[in-house]
Order: sequence, then structure tokens, then C-alpha cells
Amino acid sequence: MKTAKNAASAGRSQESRGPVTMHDVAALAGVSRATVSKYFNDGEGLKPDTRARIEQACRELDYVPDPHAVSLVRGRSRIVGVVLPVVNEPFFAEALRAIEQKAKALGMDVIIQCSYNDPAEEAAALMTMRSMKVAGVVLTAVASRQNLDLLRRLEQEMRIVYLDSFVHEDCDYVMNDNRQSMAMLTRYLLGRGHRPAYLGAPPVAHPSPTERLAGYLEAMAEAGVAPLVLPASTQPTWDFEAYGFRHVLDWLTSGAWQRSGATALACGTDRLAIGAMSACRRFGLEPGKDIAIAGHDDLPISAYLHPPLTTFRQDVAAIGVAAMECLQAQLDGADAGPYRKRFTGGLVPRESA
Amino acid sequence: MKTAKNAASAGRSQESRGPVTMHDVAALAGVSRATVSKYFNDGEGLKPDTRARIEQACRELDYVPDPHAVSLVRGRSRIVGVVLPVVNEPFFAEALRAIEQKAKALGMDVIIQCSYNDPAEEAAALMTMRSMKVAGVVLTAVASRQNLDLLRRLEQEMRIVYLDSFVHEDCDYVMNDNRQSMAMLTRYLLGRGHRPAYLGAPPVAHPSPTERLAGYLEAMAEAGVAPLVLPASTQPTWDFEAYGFRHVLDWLTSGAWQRSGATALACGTDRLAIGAMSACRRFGLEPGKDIAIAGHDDLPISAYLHPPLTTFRQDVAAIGVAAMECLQAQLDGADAGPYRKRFTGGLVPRESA
DNA sequence: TAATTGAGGCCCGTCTTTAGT
DNA sequence: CACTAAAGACGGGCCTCAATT
Repeated sequence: MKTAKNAASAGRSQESRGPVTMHDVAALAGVSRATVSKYFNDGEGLKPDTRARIEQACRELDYVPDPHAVSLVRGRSRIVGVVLPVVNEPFFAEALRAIEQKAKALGMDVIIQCSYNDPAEEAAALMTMRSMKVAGVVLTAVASRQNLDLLRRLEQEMRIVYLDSFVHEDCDYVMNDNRQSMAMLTRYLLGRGHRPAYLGAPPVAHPSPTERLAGYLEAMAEAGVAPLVLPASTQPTWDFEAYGFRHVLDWLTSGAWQRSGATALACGTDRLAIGAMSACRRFGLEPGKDIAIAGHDDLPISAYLHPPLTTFRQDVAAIGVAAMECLQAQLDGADAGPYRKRFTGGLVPRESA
Repeated sequence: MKTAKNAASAGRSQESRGPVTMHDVAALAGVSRATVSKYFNDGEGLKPDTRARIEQACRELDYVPDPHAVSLVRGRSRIVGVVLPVVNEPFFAEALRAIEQKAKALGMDVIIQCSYNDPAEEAAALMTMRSMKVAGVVLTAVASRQNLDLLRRLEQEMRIVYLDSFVHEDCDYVMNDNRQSMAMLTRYLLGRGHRPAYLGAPPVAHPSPTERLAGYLEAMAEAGVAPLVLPASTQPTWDFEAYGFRHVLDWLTSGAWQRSGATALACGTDRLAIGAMSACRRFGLEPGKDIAIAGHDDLPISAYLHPPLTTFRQDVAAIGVAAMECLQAQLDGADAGPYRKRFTGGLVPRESA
């Protein structure tokens, strides 16, 4: 009786020790490992009888193939890597949620890495993904050209979809149509008789902030109104409320506001708008009455603010899902050219403007 | 010249094809694979000269051990699994951020799975973690006893730390001291001459909501004031603002509010408080003047609301880090009894109360 | 004898090749 | 010659044990 390790003859789903392996299943089903392997891959070319016995054995033993063994021999894993600047920012958190959900539907697992806007951390994260032989990477690149070469090289050997960012032209990306959305928001303000100034996000992303600014400028030019952009900081930060608060308060107290004749403030993000509203009140202006405020993104709380925030809702979930679909499409071989998608959301008019 | 696959003699870090393997490094360094392996493990017992040559070869070839091969042979991976109800909820997003950061420092990767409060999804996620042979799991369990047996069984074969939750007594967990924090918040309101009612979170977690309620009740009893708890829903939802808005508006319009004589509202979460403030205004009450409102968690935006929200800050980052430290400690062998930590944060008094 | 290094089996699957009906 | 199933060589490391100095 030279049964190996696990006595398959026991029959019950009691593994004596260690995880159940394909060997155990084969033994119980009375076939070879190769046959069980085939069952888990194409499944074709197996006699119904054989298939049934394997199925039964798997159920009985609670067998699941070891993903590491599979990845090792295949040279590819069923893991997708997600590299984000931070994960506790509403936009990224929601994107991650959508990605995770879609990945689950595709039978993949997701592993995350945060770069904190540091090119070195980003590079390290990408190297990890490479060593993990991931099926693909969803990357929100940091706003720096430092990893440009590395990225170009990595794109050769693994799938990379850029989410809400890109670092060069020949890449796959998925993002909101920022120019269009901010233009729409600006036009809305102009249409209500306002003269909107613009507060952009700190330089933590690329090229979304630039695109949104472009949208604002475009709408202003189109209306023949001189644009008015609040001075931006070069210090990257994710504390948008504080950033918005400080910059708007400076703007108001410096008198630049009065001189400009602006009656509204379009903000690159809802979080900035929240800080801006706070600054206005500190200065003695009532948002929605003395000055109109608008944001961008439509956070879950935006509808419940006082006043409810006029904003632009971008379809973050769709963006996340599209990123996964891009990877999926490329895995399926069909390399039908670049995958580039721009999503449009919708204006959400509320009382703040 | 029978060099295998990659001609190590080439010397340059140009892999002709396929990833660099330990075999390549060994060849270039003029040692055996076994020696290179030892270099990557303990590292002891290697002649300085040998070590240097290996080091050099690794650098030259850009070699990184294949994590799948390592996991396969070791039967353990350097991956930690994180299973959360949702990832786009500020509390979890921040916890995840801290976990990811700490994991990186420990040289581990993190893989995530969302359960969406569905016991079946949670079970599936855990089985995935098991098959991945993760180094450990950080789990925020869904509020259901359905997976109790499964969890007990899984705890036998892998490390599980419960974050902000637990399903039975003999487990490791890390969480805020909810009873204490809500008691502190309630005492603060009482101390300011208020009679606070309480709005708890929907039943999406366990046991945090129960503990917070207990804290409220404790403080009220202690002050000899009759507690007043708003009716709770049995429908789980993560849309806290809407939930808070609806329940508070009902409470106000039904007249229950007047009859109760409550002058303040303590909420189980800031997001609930935001919905509550909105409802108050809809009803004609000015939060912070006609009725005091307090939350719990101190979201980044809470300081910028109007009025700024009085709340209790829980140390989410510390909780996340502690979860990782728990896993780390257990990996290091020392099974020094159960690891259970309660963290305390601090009251953040602001204008809303 | 102690300190290093090498040989080869093994982990758990996949995949190509060979054998059996 | 179809179909099916089995055999056995990997894949990239770790680990035990023996060989070398």
C-alpha cells in the first residue's frame, strides 16, 4: 500500500494533513493528474463518465487548484495589480470598488499598491507587479515624467491601463472627459448670469487638472468673458478641503476677489468646493447667495451639504469597469489597436449655484 | 558550450528571453542555485566573497525571486488578504490605506475582496484567501452568524485578525473603543446642557453600532436622563447620508421630536450626522442653533461643514497598523495569547454642538 | 571537525508526447 | 485513424544531505 501523503482511500473530505492536491483528486477519481488538469482547463475531450468522477472527487475533497502552482507553470497569474496615488480618496476608493467587483466577475484577484505620488514608490510598485506576473495593471500614474522610460519598457511585457491619467500618447487609458465636463459646468454658471473664477486642484494628478482648467478656459472664451484663475500651489497635497479653504480665503482677503468682479467659483473637485464654501463663510459670504460655488465629482455627501452643492457627476464606476474590460480584452488576444475611452457624466444642478 | 536558456556569459543585464531566474544568477556568480537560494533566505553561512559575487550578479541581472515559486514551495505566500464589506467608505478606505502602507513596510502585498455584507461573498472571499495561502487575513466580518462555523475552521489553518468586528470571543481583533467614545461624546453633550437623542447606524456592522449605542445609554443612565433612541431600520445600507436624512426627517415631522424634549442628536457616524443636519434644515431647524448635532469618526470634511461638526475622532490608521502587527507577531511564532486591542481617539468639539 | 557549497528531490500544477482501445 | 488517458518533463525556487576544503 504505497499511497502517497494523503490517503485517498479514506474517501471522506477529511484531509489528513496539508491541503488537498490534484494528486488526491486523481487518486480518488481513479485517473491521472494529467486528466484532472485537463478537466480544469478546456474540459473538452473527456468522457462524460470520467468527467463526472472527477467532478465528484473534487466536490468530495473540496479541491481547489493551487493558484501559485498554476501561475508558476503558466508564467502568468490571475491577479491584476492596481497602483494608485492613495486609496482613501473618494474617487480612487470608488474606482477600486468597481475594479474589484469586475475583477471578481472575471475570476481575478486584485492586489493594490499606493504610490503616494512618489515616483520611486510607483516604480517599486510596478516592479512588484512585474515579479508577480500579473495579468495586467491598472495604473493612475503620478504627475511626473520620471518613470516614463520604465513605463514604456514595462508596457512591452505586461498590460497596463492608465486610469484617469496617462504619461505618453501610445497607451491605453480610461478617464472622464474632463475638458468637456468642466466646460459644461462653466457654461452652466455663465448661463445663470455668473462670472465664474476657477480654483484648480493641487498638482497631484495628470492630466485631469489641466484638462479641467482647459474646459473652463474654453467655456469662458466661448462666452467672451475674461477668465479668472486663482493662483495654484506647486505643493502636492491630498487634503483638498484645507487647500481650497486656504487658497480661497487668501483670494478673498487679498481683495483680488473684489477687483475681479467674479460672482461664482468653479472648483476642480467637490472637496475643494467644500473648503471654498467654508472660506467664504469665514470671510462673511454666504455660499449660494453672495457667491455661487460649484464642484466636480458629486461625492455622496455633496447633495447633503448646506447649501447642496452644484457639481458634475463623473461615472467613476464605469471608468473602473472599463479599465478591467480593457485588460480582459487584451488577454483575449484581440489586440485591436489602442483602447482609449473618455466617459461623460452629467451636470447636477443644486442650490449652491 | 551547454549554457541553459539564458546565456549568462553575456554578462549584460539583457535577458535574451523570459524572466531572469535563480539559475541565471547562479551561473553568472559561478555558484549553484542552492547557494543563491541561501543568500536570499538566512544569508548566514556564506563566505563574504561568495555573497559579494551573488550580490553583484543579482544587481547585474536585475534578479528578483519569483514569488509564486517561493509560495509554492513554502506553502505560504507573502500576501495578506483584506476582506471588507465595501472599500469606498471613508473608514474602510483609510484602514486599507494604513494596512497597505504597513504591509509594504513588512515586505508583503495586499489583496482585497469586498463582501458587500453578503455572507456568501464573504465565504467565497475567505476561501480564495485560503487557496492563496495568504500570510494572514484582515477581516471586517459581515453582521451575520452565518459564517461562524466556517470562520472557526479557517482560524485553525490561517491567521485572521478581525478589524472593527468579531464574530465570537476567542479571536484576535482590533477596533475602536466604541462604547467609551460614544459615552464621551454623550457626556459632552449632556455637559453642555443638552438632552441628546441618538441615531444609530444601519445594521451593516457588528458589534460597533451596538457598542456605540451602549455608550450612549451608559452616559445617559449615569446622568439620570431618560435615553431617547430613534427607531432603527433593519435594512442594511451604506448610504448613510440618505439613511440619516430620512430617519431624522421622519422623527422631526412625526412630532416625536417635540414630545421627547430632545435638544441634541448624537449620530453613530459623521455621514449620518450630515444627513441629519440636512433633514433638520429641511424641517426648519438650524443645526448648531436650534438643535445640536454630533457625529463620530471625524471625516476629513467634517471640519469644513457648516456648521463644523462636533465629532469623535477614532484612530483608524492605528487600527489598521495594529491589524498588520497582529499578523506579523503571529508569523514570528510567538503565540502569546490572544491579540485584542481597543483604541481610543479623542473628542473634537466644534460648532455644531 | 567545522564551515561552505553542491546535488538532487520535491512543491503542485501544465503541457507535450506516447500508449491504449 | 479517431478518441482518451497516462507518462514524464518541466517551471523556479527551497531544503535536506552529502561532498569538499
